[in-house]
Amino acid sequence: MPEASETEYRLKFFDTNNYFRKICKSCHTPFWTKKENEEYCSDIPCTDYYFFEIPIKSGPLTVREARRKFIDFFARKGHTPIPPKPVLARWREDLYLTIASIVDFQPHVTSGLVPPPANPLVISQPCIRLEDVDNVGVTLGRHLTSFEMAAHHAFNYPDKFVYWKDETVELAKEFFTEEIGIPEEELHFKESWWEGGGNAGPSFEVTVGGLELATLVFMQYSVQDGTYVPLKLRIVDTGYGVERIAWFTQRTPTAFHAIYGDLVYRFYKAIGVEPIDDNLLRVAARYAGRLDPDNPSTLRLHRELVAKELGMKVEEVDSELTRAARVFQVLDHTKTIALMLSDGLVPSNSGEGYLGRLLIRRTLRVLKLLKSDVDLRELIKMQIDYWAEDFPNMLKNKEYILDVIENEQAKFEEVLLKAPSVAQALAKRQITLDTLIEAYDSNGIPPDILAEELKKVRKDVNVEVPHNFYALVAKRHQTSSIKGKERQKVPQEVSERVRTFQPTRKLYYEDQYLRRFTAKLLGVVNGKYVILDQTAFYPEGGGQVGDTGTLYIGTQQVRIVDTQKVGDVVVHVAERPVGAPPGTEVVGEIDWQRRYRIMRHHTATHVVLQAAKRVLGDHVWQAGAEKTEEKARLDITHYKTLSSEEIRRIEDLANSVVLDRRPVRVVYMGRTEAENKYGVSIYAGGVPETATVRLLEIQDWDVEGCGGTHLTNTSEIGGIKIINVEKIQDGVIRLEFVAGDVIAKYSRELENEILTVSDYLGTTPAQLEVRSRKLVEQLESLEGLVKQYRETLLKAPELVARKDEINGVSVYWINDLSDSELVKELMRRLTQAKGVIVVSTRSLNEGLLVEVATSKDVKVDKLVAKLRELGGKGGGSGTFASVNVKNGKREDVIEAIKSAIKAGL
RNA sequence: GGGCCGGUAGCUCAGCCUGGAAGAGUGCUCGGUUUGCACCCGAGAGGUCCCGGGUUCAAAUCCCGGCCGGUCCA
Repeated sequence: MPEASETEYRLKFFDTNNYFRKICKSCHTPFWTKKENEEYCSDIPCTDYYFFEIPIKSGPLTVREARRKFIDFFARKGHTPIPPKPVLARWREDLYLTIASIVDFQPHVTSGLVPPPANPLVISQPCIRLEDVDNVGVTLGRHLTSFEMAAHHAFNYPDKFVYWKDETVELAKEFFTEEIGIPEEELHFKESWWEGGGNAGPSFEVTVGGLELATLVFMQYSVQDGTYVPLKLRIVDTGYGVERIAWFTQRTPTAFHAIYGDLVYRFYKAIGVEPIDDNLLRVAARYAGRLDPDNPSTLRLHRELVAKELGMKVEEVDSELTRAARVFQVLDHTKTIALMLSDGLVPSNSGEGYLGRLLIRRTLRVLKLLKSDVDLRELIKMQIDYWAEDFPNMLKNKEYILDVIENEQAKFEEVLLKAPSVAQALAKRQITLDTLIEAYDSNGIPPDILAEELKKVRKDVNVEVPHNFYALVAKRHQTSSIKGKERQKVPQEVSERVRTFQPTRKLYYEDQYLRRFTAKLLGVVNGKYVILDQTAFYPEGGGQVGDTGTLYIGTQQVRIVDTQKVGDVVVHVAERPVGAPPGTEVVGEIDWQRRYRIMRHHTATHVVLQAAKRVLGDHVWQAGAEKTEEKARLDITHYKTLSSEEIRRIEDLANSVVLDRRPVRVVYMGRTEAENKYGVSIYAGGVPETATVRLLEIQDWDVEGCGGTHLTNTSEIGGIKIINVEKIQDGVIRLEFVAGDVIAKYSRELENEILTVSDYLGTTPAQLEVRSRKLVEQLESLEGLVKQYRETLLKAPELVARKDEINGVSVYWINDLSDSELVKELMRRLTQAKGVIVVSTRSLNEGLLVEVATSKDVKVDKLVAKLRELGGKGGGSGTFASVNVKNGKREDVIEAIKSAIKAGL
């Protein structure tokens, strides 16, 4: 950290308003206050919550009212209110969830590439943070998985200054004192330092009565390799806790009461638990700042303190607060689940979808611990109704949300059904922490449920689940980065040199149908990577493969086998090394028929994606795509496998768009304008790194950001045939389809396959079904016949087995019977009697396979030893053996066995 | 994106570690018992041990690769 010197925080505002800079006696953090003799910073854990006692002028505010008040205040102060973004950060390559309001403006607004939608602006952004999911409820409201961050942001450019620290602190003071009515002496501005997302800067935490109500960040550095480089763009990044303001003004026992109002009591009832005494909660909440969930001893001390104050038993306090924590967890999680699903999250076993499943399963687990049999859908329904006005998407997607919950509930039930058999299997070993982790890791069985099952299986075990169990599991998996990075298609040293060239003029955008062009050679890197000043060759990107074609460089004719992009430079990859000086004139020609098929597949992909959305629902999102000459591949998010009916409807709908002859246009638009107009769904295919976005609009059908080359009318697609549908992972369905003349190619292949098969079966395609049905029937009847013959032979073994009596032992000889099923069954039946040996010999490859079976009273070992003496390899155990004698003669084998039996077994 | 677990009769699974004749329960068919049903007793049908390769005299079992499913983490 650079010297976060006092000067960063010594504001004119503090001087003119008679604030004092004090050092907290407990945490030694400097802070600013009007009270000259204040000793503590007024933040937990340096103090307990005492905000209940601070007299304020404002009446109680609900979450909605607090949000409204905030936005109205800052609007009056010259800020433009802007709507929040979804809680799923689809516009970010490095994040799954929106964790703060500033996330809305990263990376392109904060980097200066794109102007903000307004400046200064005010917003209330719903955020989701899962890192403290373990602590929710336990701390009685300090930790939540979702919350609203109300914020005002100002973006200061070198040539356009808006406002900075003094104004920001002044606004905070004014909001808190005049709007909420907090006495100014109660405000504490704690000096702090903020870092995140590659940026950093000094900040103030505004705390009142133990509660941190806001953080005021002054983003002014970019962190590069550990050093702090001043930013050209200085950003005011504030965050006010809407739920905290509501709690503060309502003075309810816990934050949950303030956020959810009567929903708290309706949840008690729906879950089926006794309500927890509000006075107990109030006292417990006052001391909640002392709770450190990572340290179980603080939990015990907290319980003791509460028990003492209320004159209750510690055990009673503990069990009441544990129950309360669980109900609060359910309240918190169900809201977050509804938020995520309302923005179209599809639960899955990997990627962002897993975060949704994680939360749903945790909630189901907690409900189990509460011994509740409530249907999770009932609770979610209550949340949707409660928040309908604040988050309209919840109501809009209610049907989808509830359907998904039902699905997830069923899946989790299935997992739990496995618990007894998993416990059975694990109980054979010694039971350690590893046993619990393994069961959770591989089978998803929660440790408490497994422990219960283990107790049923083995009375002697008593398994303790450590309090940090889930943290221990997480530790085992510490690996790799978040969202996957794309592989480099051009060697590192090549791309470094390519970067030094000027950007290539992209003729393929100026005329998407351009096949032939002239250009100037700018250079050749590493022999094979050709750089031109302009080109019609489309470089791989957005799931569209790069073009191939021919370059005529001077007298040379060069095959281009691939086209890639490095930064803004197009790289033509030649088949063989190219030698020509820069400046040479070049004529290029792309492989047009290949490119046209790719364009058909690409435009068709947009048509099919939208068709899938209309048939399946708004949650359908592109999870990946590839368009080649041969076919198009589109992965979509969806929570069920597709029925053949749904596939047919998607295909029909897509084809009707083809027949509609809808115009397809490319429009360039400012990023912010595009997002406002069409929402973040324009980023289905990926997030561009430019200020303007290129949009592909299919008239009255679909608008999506896209960098690919497209047709100008849907009729050019020719037709669409879905050729394959599969689930590639939970929550992701892959559609493969072909368009235009490729359909002919595809059906020709099918035709050929059918012809090959009918040829093979000696019939015609028309007769194929009848013929194959008949063949299967014949096969079945033949199998029956074989069975009958076997049965006959088994009843008359003397027909295939010659019987001898040696030394009082019955010996049966079976020679060259190739039906091994029959041999085994014969052996099984003949050895039911006492004193029996059955020997089967038949040639196999170069040798003689000798199988020996005996009745239970006869051991096979000595016979095996004897056969080994003859050079046989093999062995057996108990009453069966097989030995392979290479180049063995049957007579020798028979003699050997006879003599062994005579010698006694 | 990465780790772990699994794939054997219609279904649920054992067998795999330590290679040697493919098993149990349930469901199904038939018979017995019973006024009838359930229960009970007896018999029978039911298998590409996921696929491919390797090691071995011998692979459900060991090794390698693939496919499919589940699960956890980021």
